[in-house]
Amino acid sequence: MKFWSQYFIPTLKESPADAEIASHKLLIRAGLVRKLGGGLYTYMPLGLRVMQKVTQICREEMERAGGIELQMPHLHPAENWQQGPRWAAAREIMFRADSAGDGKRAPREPEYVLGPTHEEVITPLVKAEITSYRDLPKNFFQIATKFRNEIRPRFGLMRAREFIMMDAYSFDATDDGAIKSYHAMKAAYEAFFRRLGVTAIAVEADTGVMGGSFSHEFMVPAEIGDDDVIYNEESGYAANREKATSALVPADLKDAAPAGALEEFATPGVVTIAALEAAPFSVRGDQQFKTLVYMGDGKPFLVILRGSDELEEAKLGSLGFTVFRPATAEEIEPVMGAKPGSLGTVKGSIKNQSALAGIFADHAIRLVGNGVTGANKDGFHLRNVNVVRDLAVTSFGDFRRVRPGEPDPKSGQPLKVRRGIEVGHIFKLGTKYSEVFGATYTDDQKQNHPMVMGCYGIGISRTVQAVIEQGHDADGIIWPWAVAPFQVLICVLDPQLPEAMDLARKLAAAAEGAGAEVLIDDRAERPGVKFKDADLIGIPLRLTIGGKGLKEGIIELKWRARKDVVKVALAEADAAVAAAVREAGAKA
RNA sequence: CGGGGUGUAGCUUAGCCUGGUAGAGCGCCUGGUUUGGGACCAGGAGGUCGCAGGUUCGAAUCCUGUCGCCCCGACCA
Repeated sequence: MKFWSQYFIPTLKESPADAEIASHKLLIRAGLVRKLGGGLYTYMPLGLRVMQKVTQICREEMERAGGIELQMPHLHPAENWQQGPRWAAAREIMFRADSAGDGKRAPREPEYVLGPTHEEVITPLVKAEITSYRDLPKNFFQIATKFRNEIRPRFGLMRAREFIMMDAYSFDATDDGAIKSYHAMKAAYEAFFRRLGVTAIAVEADTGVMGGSFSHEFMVPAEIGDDDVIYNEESGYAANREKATSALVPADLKDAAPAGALEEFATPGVVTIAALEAAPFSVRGDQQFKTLVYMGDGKPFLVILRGSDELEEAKLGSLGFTVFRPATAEEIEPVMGAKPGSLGTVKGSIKNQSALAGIFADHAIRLVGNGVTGANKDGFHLRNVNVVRDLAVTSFGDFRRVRPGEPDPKSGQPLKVRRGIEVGHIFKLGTKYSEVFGATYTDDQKQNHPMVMGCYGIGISRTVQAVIEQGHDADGIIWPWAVAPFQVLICVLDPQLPEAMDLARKLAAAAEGAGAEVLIDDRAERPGVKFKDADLIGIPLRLTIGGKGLKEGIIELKWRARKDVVKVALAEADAAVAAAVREAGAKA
């Protein structure tokens, strides 16, 4: 048991000015964290206890699923990353940690980086240690601090530069085995979030810079989330918007026949979809072709969309470029022959088509059939442009952003959208890393093969905040039993009375005997202060010992999540508290 | 990186437009009265107004720069 007067729980009446959302305000007001700088937080004693609870539950579920815990360095030699497949993309988010301390050396490549994730460390390790199919599969995990130079840290622990993460890496001999490992992790994640008492749903996700073949994110539904989840409850379809698709283009759609000869027309000053929609041209957005120019690994490539559609940039990841970005106007003109606003992909109209890495068309342009696009000549567009006859296309793909209301790819029912906090992510990686690092094994036919990998992450510190975001009211936090920093709070309203403190110790012993951790509020504060603080820090079960109750021969028992107060006779108090603790513990 | 906002005591902030001794509430310290939902009275400590320049007789206030923090965006040609 801990005594509040000797512990350290600095609560605040008012929210700090830099906190916007409820969970961030409560983290600070309840004394769980304090900020050092942007995206950097100290876990205060109470916050640390919660973090340790979540960590331990995570560890148990990972071990139950066959995970083996280890701990890798936070400081990584830059060579590991330079050898890996994503140095160019990952270095932007990595902090460098050079050994040069005098500040006199010229800027150059970093010697060390602070680890944002550990594929580049675990894969060489496994390459060195495992060479036989007999030693596979293996799944290693750690729970440790990660460093990422987020462009914009925000919302407290929600997006921090330094945060706690569980990361796991599976190595299998076969693709089937890797899929099995993947599903074992998915089940472990579900068990983990269930034990925490938070709702987290698995949604299909983009693999991003991580690469790999398929992936799920675990999302806690919350308005303040960073991600849009596209879903339909009935069919069970759920995907991150970055990945989501719809049945907008019917599978049996026939390509439109040409509607007439190509025709150039003057559009002076018209450089936007909207301007072309307006009089005198009046070409609807869904009758226009939009041509975007990107740079992929240094070479330009084109993306064609309907004028009314938006690019979902993350989907360009499927094209295989390590890094890509929108091209600048200076890069566009020499290739296309015109400035942005007059671009198109009609065969023969691109000034220097051989410079392109490809022309990638969204499926939905087939719905246009015949439409209008830029002529690659400033101030001119072309009409009667037929997708099949006229457009130069390397390949078709899914590049557009799905909108709510479009038909669900599973059932055809309208899709909905809601915000979510990404608390976990699992990837089937395949052999991307094992091939680069040479992590191979020998099978029973003496043949060598690259191991098939998966990687898995849970944002532990972010999850803590998601728990608060999901469990609070106007008065404060409402901790689920499993993650509460203490399960029982004993409010001693008159701590100067020896019999009150004796009773508190006795009840604490009873609660501890039943498996709870107990905090005793023995501060010389007025009752109102204690009750307000109790609600704020959100301990699930509160026992109140007051002079009034002692005269009556009772104590009070109150659940943080409920309004009602139960009076218990002193003679039965021990047993009642123990029973309440056991019941809550069994449910958690 | 672009845009917007903001920086005054440990916290929340007023004052800035219109330059003239820096104010309040919470918290903290002392004493007293209180004691079942953030008490009251009296007294007290605590601020080079983010930092650096500039304008001025005089700058928290006006100007320039810089740094931190917060929010939005970072793609639509």
